[in-house]
Amino acid sequence: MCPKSPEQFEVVRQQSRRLILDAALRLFANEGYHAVSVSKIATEAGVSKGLMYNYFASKDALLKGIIDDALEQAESEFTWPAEASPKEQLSATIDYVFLALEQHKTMHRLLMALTIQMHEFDFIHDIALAKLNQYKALFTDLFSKQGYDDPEGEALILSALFDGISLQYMVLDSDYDLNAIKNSLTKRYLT
Amino acid sequence: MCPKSPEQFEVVRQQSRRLILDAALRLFANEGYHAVSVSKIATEAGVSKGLMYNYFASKDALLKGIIDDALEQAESEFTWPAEASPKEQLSATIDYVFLALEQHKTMHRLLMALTIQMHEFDFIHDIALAKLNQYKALFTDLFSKQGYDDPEGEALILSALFDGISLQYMVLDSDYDLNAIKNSLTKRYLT
Amino acid sequence: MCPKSPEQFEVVRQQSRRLILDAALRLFANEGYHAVSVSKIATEAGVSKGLMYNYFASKDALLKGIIDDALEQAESEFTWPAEASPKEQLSATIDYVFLALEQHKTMHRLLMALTIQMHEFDFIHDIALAKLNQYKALFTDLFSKQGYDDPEGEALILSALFDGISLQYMVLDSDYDLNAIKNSLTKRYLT
Amino acid sequence: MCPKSPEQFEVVRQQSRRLILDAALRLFANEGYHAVSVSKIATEAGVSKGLMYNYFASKDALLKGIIDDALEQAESEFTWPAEASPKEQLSATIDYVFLALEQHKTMHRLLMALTIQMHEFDFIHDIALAKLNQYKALFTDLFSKQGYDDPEGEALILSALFDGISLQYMVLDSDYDLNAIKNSLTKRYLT
DNA sequence: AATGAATGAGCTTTCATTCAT
DNA sequence: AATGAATGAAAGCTCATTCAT
Repeated sequence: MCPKSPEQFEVVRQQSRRLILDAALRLFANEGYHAVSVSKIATEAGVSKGLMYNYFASKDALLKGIIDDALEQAESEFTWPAEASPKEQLSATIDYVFLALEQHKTMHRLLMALTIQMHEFDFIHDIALAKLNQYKALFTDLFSKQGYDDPEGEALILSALFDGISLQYMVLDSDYDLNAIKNSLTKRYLT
Repeated sequence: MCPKSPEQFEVVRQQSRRLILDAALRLFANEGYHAVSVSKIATEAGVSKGLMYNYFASKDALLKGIIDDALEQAESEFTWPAEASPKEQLSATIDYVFLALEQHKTMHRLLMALTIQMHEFDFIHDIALAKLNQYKALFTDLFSKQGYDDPEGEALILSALFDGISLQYMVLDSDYDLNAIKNSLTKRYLT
Repeated sequence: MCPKSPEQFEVVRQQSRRLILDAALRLFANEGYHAVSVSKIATEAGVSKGLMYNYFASKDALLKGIIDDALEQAESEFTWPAEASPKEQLSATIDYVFLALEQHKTMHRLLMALTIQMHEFDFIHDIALAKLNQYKALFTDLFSKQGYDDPEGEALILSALFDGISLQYMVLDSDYDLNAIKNSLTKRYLT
Repeated sequence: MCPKSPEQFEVVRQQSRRLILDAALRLFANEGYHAVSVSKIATEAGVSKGLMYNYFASKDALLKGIIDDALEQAESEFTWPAEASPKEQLSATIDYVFLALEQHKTMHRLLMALTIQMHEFDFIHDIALAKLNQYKALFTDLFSKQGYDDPEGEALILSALFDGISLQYMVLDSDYDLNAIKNSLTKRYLT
């Protein structure tokens, strides 16, 4: 029935893992972690419930797997324009934030939801805090180099702004005009 | 020996209702709707499980009860300075937003969490959308009167900013310096 | 508030008892014992739940109260034509059975339902058995006096027939033609 | 080590389904639908509570499953003597009714109880009505062929008689002499 | 690697009954 | 006599997890 070579096994394993991760991300993001049962994920992924526990120790671990997977992907995606001017770097950052918002909409939706349900998923708090501090440091540096009066304050504001835009985009979805606010942002920070 | 008067009953009813509403708000906000069982709410409120169903038809109805109650209170709280100048009005609005954030922290936490779980609580979507549009219209008007170039864009930004600040305050809690960002905001918009 | 003379008390007591008994009979018969809550009975009767427990020790006791009340009424209703011929007595019995079926439809409905749920209401079994034996003895006597070949067998048949008619009338209600079968019965037994 | 084949799973499923159906029929018939909890059925069937919901969507669906199962069995059981004379057909019918009453006593008990609780189980009403009309048509035909004066009336009577016998047998159980009344019936209709 | 039948703890909800007034 | 707020046991049901194959 099932005899395969070790290499084939590994390929099959990775495929199944992928199927499960993708199905789970989609469902968690669109219906909410609690509203989605393990059975539903298995069905959506086209595998058995039992198999899921072969790859992930629990429903919680599956969630963590999704996040880890996404962070890995994200890390390999953004290339920082180290040689550019501060203004160009800020511009690139804004571009990237809006691009990521659109391209990884589902993932953003999930992360945002989890961030707010931190009480239940404590590993999220660290991720959120790290991201915030990273952005704050980056923006402070960029605003500082551009000679802003209150670079720290401006960094706080821009960081909150990005989170607010994410939140509103997530809630209003297609009713939210990302381009309009991006234009306003560009006008304010890049001219 | 004669039965309690209707007024006496009403007093008792309102007291019990309050106990349940308060306990539920606290728990829902801090632990999440799904993570809190009706039993837990009853225990926290110091009443029996069954009594909850005397006042609310279901766990969902209890949630709706909390929201309705909060909206009622909020309405009676904020008095709009109709006679003031646009700049003073903006100042008052900022003050109110930050004040409300601190004073009704628990309620804000709950509303934010629910907003993101819209799939499950559709009545929330309407509330969120209404609030957003209300703020957008207000800010556009205020910026317009002050002669801003792009009042609509500025309104979008300020609205997103408030949501971002709420979100970050909710996540970081005591680690978040509300005063710092309020000062930066004041500097930017009121000087 | 409530001071009354002892006689007035008794009148009020009987009125309240009646209200409760009537409401309970109606509801039990039409919706089933289990489907009707004590609250619903109280509401339907226009009294408080607590008052019900003033007159009946439990929901079961209330049911028993209904039955006792009905048996009392039934007893005082039928006057046996002791002087008539056997055939006339049989005729009178048939008339009475069909009349009672129509006039005490609700009560019959309840009794039939309870009879079949005996396991839960054991006091019913005795009532059913007593009624059966009473009819069997009566019919055997009447058929015997009319010179039937197998008076006992005929009595068994007629007794089963009455129960079958009751059952079908109860189930089919207005779709069941009581007159048609009464005519057939008359033709068979009285000509 | 490979997964069970679909056929093996199907066998296991059918076995468990049977266990649950049998236990539920027994309990529902003897104690009444409302008096039996899902937990009790599971215990009696020797399975877990949760498993029941793997096979039946609800307690109600389980009841419907029992009925469907019984109707299926019943259909395959009775072979109509199409070639025989009307009198022999009537005889066969009487035999079958009494045989079924004894052999499927539990099922009859349940059906009768449900018939009377129609308010709650509307699918029962259709079954009861269909059975009644079927018998009435059959008997009318048989009596007509035998030259009875009032074949329709006789059919009504016989149909009621069968229901009455069922009812009395159900209530009195071992105290009821099925043979005695069967003999009387035979004497009346077959000689 | 893969299956899905089976489990059982825990959930929301109902309702007969009690009791202070 | 009368009220209805309050109780808590028990119900139906869900679902993450285990396990034999």
